[in-house]
Amino acid sequence: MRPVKVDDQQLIEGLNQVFRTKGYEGASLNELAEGAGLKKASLYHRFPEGKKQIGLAVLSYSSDWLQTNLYKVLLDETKEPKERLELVLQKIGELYDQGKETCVLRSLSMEAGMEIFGEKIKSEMESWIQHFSNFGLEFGLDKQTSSKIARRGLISIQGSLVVSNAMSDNSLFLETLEEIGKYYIG
Amino acid sequence: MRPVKVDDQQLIEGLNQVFRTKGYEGASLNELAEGAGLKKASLYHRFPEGKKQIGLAVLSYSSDWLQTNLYKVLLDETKEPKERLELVLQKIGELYDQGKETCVLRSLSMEAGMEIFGEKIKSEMESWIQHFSNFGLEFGLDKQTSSKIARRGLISIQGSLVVSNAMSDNSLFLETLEEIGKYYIG
DNA sequence: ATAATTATACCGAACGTTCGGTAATAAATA
DNA sequence: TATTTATTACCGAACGTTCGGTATAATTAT
Repeated sequence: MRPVKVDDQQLIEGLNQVFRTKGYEGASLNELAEGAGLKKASLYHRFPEGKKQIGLAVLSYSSDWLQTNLYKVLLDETKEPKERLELVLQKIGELYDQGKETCVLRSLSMEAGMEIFGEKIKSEMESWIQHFSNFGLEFGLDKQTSSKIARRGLISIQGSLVVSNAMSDNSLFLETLEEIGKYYIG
Repeated sequence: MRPVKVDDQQLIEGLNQVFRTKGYEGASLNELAEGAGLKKASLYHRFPEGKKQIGLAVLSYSSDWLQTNLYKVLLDETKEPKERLELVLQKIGELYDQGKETCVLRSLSMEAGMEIFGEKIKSEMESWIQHFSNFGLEFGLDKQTSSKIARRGLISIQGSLVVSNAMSDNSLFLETLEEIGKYYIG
């Protein structure tokens, strides 16, 4: 059997990069192929059902990434809550390249993407809020406060990405990350 | 001279509605025409330079709206700061239909729109921050604090719109508006 | 009549998608 | 070991459709 030119992870990460900078409709198959390091027709070999399937695969990969790099760490009882929080904040910084990149959930929630991926994106955000909300309890926060801080955290990250990106100033994102740390610690 | 079928304001508002739900590339000229209540060729009569000009007109209209409904109110010294803030928060609620609508600045800052409108969008956000920053001084805030709160306000509004929209739950936006009020008053 | 506005029909280019065929490897055969 | 066979990955070219954009004719109001 012939070996693949680009392995699955490289493939998805390349596609993810195109989707999050161009959006769903903004990303053409040619651009996606170029980002993936394959030709357009080859993309259809890897994703026989086409563009929607590619979008779903990227979302699924994103979901796994969050699970592994954020939620699992938040739940890791072998570490102190404070350490877990710092690790997670660092990972969030990496996820968005310190604010220079956008969130693929947001990119795919525009245009036709909302109809196709709307439910998945919604449940991803619910999951984010739920995990951070549970985590807040470990800092002694009451349920209601923890839930509010979790929602506010997601909102401020998404917002700071919008504004940082639009203003080409990632200091806004970095400030926001710091403030989220203070919600729990300070 | 023959009267127009749709006046300029209706025209722009219809176009604005299409752009902010579909994004720049996601909005086809046929959809824009339908949203405007005209046929495609008639749109080209009103905007001879095409889609970019339509986008720029929508942005320009947005800019005027912010000037009239937010910034001018913030500067209205015939009213107490607190009253101005409440009026402005109410107008922001209307602008985004209580969180059920997205921000056209954000919609147009994706995809190819970033290259075309990037500078305009950036200066719009700078203007927003600057006006709120100046306004904060009237609440006795020092320059640095006022600037930070202004940035945080824009971020949390944009973020809450992203999350409210994605989760079909505008209570997140409404909560955010209330919290912004508390930044200054409480 | 004439000027302005709208509508119809149309265009080249780009879109997502499909297909015929080639390249590259592992397994099977000699 | 050398050669064939099977299987999968890849790609150039073309598909029908839709895109942004443009003529040109029809309609409307002075």
